[in-house]
Amino acid sequence: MEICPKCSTNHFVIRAGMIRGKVRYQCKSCQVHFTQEQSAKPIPQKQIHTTIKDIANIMGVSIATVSRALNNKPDISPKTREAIQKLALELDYNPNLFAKGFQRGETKTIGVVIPNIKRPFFAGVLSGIQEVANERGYRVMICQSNESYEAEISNIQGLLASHVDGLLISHSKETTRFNQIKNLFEKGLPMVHFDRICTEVDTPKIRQEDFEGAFQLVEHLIQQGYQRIAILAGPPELLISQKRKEGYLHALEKYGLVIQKDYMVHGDFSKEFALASLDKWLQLPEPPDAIFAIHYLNAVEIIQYAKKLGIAIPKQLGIVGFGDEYLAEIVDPPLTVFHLFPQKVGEIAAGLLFDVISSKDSTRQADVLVQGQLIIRKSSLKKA
Amino acid sequence: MEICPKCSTNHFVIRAGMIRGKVRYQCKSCQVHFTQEQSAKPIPQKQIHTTIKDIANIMGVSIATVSRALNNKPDISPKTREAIQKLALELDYNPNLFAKGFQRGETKTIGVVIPNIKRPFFAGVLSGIQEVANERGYRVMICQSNESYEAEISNIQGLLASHVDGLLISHSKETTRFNQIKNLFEKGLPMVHFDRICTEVDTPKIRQEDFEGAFQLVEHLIQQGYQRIAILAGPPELLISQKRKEGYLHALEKYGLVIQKDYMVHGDFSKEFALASLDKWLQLPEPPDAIFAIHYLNAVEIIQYAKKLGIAIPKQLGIVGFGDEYLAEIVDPPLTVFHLFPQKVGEIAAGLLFDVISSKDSTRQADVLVQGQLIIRKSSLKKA
DNA sequence: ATGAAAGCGCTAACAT
DNA sequence: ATGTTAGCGCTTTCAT
Repeated sequence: MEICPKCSTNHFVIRAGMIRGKVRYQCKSCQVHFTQEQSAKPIPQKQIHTTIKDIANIMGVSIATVSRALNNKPDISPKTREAIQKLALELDYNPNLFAKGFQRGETKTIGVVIPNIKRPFFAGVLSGIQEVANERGYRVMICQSNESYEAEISNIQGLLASHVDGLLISHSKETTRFNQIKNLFEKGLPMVHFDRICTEVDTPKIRQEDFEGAFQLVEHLIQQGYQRIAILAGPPELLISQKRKEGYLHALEKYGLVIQKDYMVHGDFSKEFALASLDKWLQLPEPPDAIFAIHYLNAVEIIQYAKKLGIAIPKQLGIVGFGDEYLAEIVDPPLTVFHLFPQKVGEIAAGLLFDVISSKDSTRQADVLVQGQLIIRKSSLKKA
Repeated sequence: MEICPKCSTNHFVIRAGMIRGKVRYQCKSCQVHFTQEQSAKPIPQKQIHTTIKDIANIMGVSIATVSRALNNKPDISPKTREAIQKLALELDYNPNLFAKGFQRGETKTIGVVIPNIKRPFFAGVLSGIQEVANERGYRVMICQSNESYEAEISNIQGLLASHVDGLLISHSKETTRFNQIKNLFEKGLPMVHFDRICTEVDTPKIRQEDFEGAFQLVEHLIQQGYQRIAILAGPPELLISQKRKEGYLHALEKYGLVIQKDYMVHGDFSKEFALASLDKWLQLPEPPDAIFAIHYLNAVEIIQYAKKLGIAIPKQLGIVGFGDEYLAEIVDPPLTVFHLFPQKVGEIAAGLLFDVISSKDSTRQADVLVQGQLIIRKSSLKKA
């Protein structure tokens, strides 16, 4: 409380309303009214963040009152509320969200772990996640594993230390052990898997039509009259790799084509491996007449390389891939693909995570299949 | 302190060491020794985060001691330190970084505002930022403005509410007013601009060789014998647009070519505008014989469209672009570009921001030019 | 060597 | 309608 200018003590001073933005005081002993000069409580200049305490000091009210005013609580007089809100605006006060969440033990932040931001698929997913998170008032913290198990572990650890309210994960291709994840899941950390999911934990999962898409691509090749269809798959541990291969096999079986071991290779998605595979295939007594690359980039690389070797696409060799990018349209001939919808994957994943977070039921299961779409382009049109 | 099982009071109870992981007590009055049964202090099961308080309770020491042990402070006995660290490991304790930074008013988090994650350039920048931030023990919060001024403002506001320790910004193309930024800068918020920089504030800036690259591209065209070179520029407000145009003009002047207004258009980087521009140019009495698109995507679009129109590239029409992506290699003919190094831009921007943050001198200036590289491909080789 | 207590910004239960 | 206070996890004096 302020000091009375007459008796020089604050013993009997009480607040007596506000006048022209200043707080008015009265000394009960001297009966003197006075206002606080602004020089005594200067608005701090070189300070990035205004706090409710600053506001409380300036206004001469308690921090609780300021808190109430700024949160539009009912039990506060409209005048005080407005005055406080006006001042807050002037000082461009914005609340410290972490302090706010501190009590409830939440940070309004979610963590995302992905292999690589630069891959268009993941960039699309991130975009979807961001959008939903923004709507819900959450912030997003992104980490890249760069396909390293170790980095993934330490990323998750870091996000945990940041006390994220939940985790969205797409595992690295190295990841085969899931103790950390399992542990966190059992402790009740909200968590959702997408794309590179983990079957060892009962988290909600967002998968894509890996099996279905592969089936449709290969079926399309068969219907175009291709007979000897090869598959360029990814690391065999990777679930999407398995699923896409299963779709491939299922199509061959359904149409009674021979399944030939020579036509199936597992690589690491690298360009070198893709080109080497094509070389190997061409040396077979009966080379394949079509190639299904489970990664669109490999498909594009193979198109370029085949052209260089003088192979006619699609007449001599049909090529299809998984995952659509602008690149697939541009390459010559344009690439037939099974189009995924990364943005959608991100939106759904984030939505599901927020469901888990708000339901407090981390054991909720879900298995969402995001539909893709077969886009037929010239690279596979043998008949045309 | 625990209650003595004999006299049922805790008045005379003192801690008397530890035995088999349990804390041993002694009642000074009854001379009774007893240990705390684990049922009384259960290790909390369904709890995501262990706190130092948990550890303190289990060990029967004060939280201050635990804090000291975990932070390797000197004034603590080695035995206690080790015992605490061992327990912390078992409970996989990890500190609440926000609580930690709370006092110092820092969050070990930086904010990034970019137009769009999905653009390969920005994805590359982010990757660079992440890498440097990780090294320094910082986390990164990313926001997309989607080229909207309003979204940018509210993104920055949100990052501020998260109390980020610094900001990395590349403005939206809409952004022409910078009061918010200026205000924050004056308050001392560490801040660095990159790519879409802002000249109204004296922040450190990372620019790329916009002028130089444009000059080199156009010079290359001229040396190849092209005479009537058009430019497809971006929004005129955008600084990079201006700089690249200046580079273009400078090259024309240096080689004594006529500067023709009809050959210079400003668009919005959209495909529609790019194609419409080509149409317009082709209807001129003297159409250009080369096009410099300041955005590589537009260059690619023009190549595709020109081919469709039966125009021979590079013989009839040379095309060059700015910014390199895999796409530029793949398109037919491959595109001559001035290659930027987005990852490098990100690394430098983040490094500079951390310099500002640690120096506490937010007024430090810097103007870094990240070098690019001219990559000559077939789309501009008239002579070949 | 260890404990007690204050404080960072904010909310909420409890007073008045 | 408004003030007082405790407490979220942690660090850091200041005692002991």
